[in-house]
Amino acid sequence: MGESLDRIRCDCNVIHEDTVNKVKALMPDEESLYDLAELFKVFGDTTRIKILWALTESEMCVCDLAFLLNMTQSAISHQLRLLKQSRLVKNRKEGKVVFYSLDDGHIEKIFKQGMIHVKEQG
Amino acid sequence: MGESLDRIRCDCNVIHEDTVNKVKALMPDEESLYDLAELFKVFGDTTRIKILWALTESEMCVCDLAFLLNMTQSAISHQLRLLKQSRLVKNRKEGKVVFYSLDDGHIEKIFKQGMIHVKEQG
DNA sequence: ATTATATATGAATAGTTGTTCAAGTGTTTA
DNA sequence: TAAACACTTGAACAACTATTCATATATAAT
Repeated sequence: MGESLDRIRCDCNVIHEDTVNKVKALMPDEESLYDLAELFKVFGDTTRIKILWALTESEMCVCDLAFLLNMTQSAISHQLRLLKQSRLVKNRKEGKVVFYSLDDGHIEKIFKQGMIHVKEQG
Repeated sequence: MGESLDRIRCDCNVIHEDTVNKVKALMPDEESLYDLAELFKVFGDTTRIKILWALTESEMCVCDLAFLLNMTQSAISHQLRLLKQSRLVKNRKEGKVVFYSLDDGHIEKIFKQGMIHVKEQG
């Protein structure tokens, strides 16, 4: 009694010791897995995925993206800042208009691969 | 004055009409993009990505995963439920032990592709 | 210079989410 | 039958996040 915390260790840990050790050895390092989760977190939002998908076709300015997604410029701009911080998009200025484009060739591949999964779910 | 809401339409929409229309035509449908974002949202958490990565190597029971990730069984169990709802993992029962394994062959491909991006960021 | 346009940004708010805690189910062992 | 074990689950709480609103900046047009 008094043990409110769920236990972490159990008999299985001993029984399956070899498996657990093998898996542990094959796991990428903590930092890589953290970074990978961060990358997918960026993709895990409808607005951002629409922006990124649009940019796979053509560079676009903020207000065109806003019009395309039917959202305010402010909302789009906030998300573009996040995407730029994640180094997924870059921008160039032309007068008062700012054009955004993809900053990474892998994005499209990751999306296509993910879409295969989505489509198979029926 | 009185217009507090950010405008959505602007001159660019007309100037870049062809581009916007082209991009709109090439975008996947709303539902697919939503599902894709949902998929990436599941990947966008360190705990879940560790679980999934571990399961790419071997099926494992709940307490072994808890031990491997140094987390409570409860926390792992909650996440496994979510992963099962997303049809990313399946399970089989052997006595009182429940073994989880991957339910999708694409997961590994998506992870590897994502990892390429992560590693390139330096 | 003044006004309009395109974009950026800080603060606030509402909604979402991951973990913990406590209590539950079902199976096995003593 | 009782206790131990592996796991599940609901509620609560804290942390995070996406959008909105208001305002600011920079460039262009008048």
